[in-house]
Amino acid sequence: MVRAGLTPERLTRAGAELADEVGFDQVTVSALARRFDVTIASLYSHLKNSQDLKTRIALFALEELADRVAAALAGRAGKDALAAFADAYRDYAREHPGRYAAARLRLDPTTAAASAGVRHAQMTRAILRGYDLTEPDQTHAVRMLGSVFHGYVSLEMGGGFSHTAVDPQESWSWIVDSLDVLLRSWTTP
Amino acid sequence: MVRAGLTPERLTRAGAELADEVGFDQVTVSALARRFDVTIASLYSHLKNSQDLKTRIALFALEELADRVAAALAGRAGKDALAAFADAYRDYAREHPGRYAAARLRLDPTTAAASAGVRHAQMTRAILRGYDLTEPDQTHAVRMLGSVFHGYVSLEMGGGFSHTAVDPQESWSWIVDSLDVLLRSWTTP
DNA sequence: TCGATTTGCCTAAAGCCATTAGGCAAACGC
DNA sequence: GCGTTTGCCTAATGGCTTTAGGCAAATCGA
Repeated sequence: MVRAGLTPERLTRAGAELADEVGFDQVTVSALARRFDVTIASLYSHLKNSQDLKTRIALFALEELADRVAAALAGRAGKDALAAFADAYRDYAREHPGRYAAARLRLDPTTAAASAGVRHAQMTRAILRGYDLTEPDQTHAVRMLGSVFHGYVSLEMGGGFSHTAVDPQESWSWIVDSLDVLLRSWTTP
Repeated sequence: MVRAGLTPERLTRAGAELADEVGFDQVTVSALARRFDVTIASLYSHLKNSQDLKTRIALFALEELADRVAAALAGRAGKDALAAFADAYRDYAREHPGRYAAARLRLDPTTAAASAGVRHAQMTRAILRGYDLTEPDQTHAVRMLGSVFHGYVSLEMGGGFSHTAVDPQESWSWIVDSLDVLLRSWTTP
């Protein structure tokens, strides 16, 4: 019998694709085995268990999203950077809903500290350099930006905005504009 | 054998408690049966299936949260109402993390339209009466408030704010203040 | 190039969860 | 008190996870 050529990396990538197709919480060792046309047990040579698979997908998604955001931020500052960050974030979630959900998986502190989540935090703070806030306002602002972006994307993906005719893209632009105004108001007291 | 006295209502309530203890996605027909000391199959006389149980818990949580928010809003307006709404929301999530997660379950449109989710939307709009915005700004603002509140609570519950020493309560107040300023700035152009 | 070792994938089996079918006994209605 | 309804049970199927143990393919050393 020909070998399938499984590796943790290929499994993770395929798991990410599967997540986008069927939802992150439908990602299962069984479904992944089916996709590679091997038996379930075969995957256990490459993955510790189901949780391990999910964690790998989460780390992969965090990395990919951080790369995108970094690319979007390159050469931008101020409101430009804010909008680029916001769009990179939202676009990723819409293109890859399963991976986005994966990126929100709760990681244990050690894993989280070694993940691309750290880069996300750094980049958020980098945006705020355009508004020179001092601590603890900067931390408050980081939390607010994270809340708005995650919250919006999460509600939008969950269908929470389908009840009104207003174009979600317009709301998104309105919100980004508002955040810019707000941060600038905090800059100049 | 003595009957356990199961009803959909008791099962729903117990399911909500279970959710708070072990997490909403750990709520299972089996676990609930164990809690009532009956066999698993017994529950199927009262619940269509596992999804039905989860939906009932979600509707229950939405109702309970809407009641709390309504009580918090009574007799308040403007920034006062905004802060009361925000706190009611966050406090509920912290007291009842499982129920809060349940309230975020995606419901099919018909169910959603008949749920307390409608009241949530109305109450959010009611708060904005204190800032007289016109459409489509009002819708944008509704979406923004929903995003910030849900996003913050979601990140806080997920441990996303544990890496910094800044008190989450302070960030929360800062954010609510900021939202008030922002909404007022949109009121007077 | 061939034998030994490593490695990859398989079969088998146990446990937990969801769901359905069919049965007996408790509660209720007259 | 008797019949009907209703509640909970036993039994069985199928899916997902995980572990143990085995055979064959790939790789490496002589």
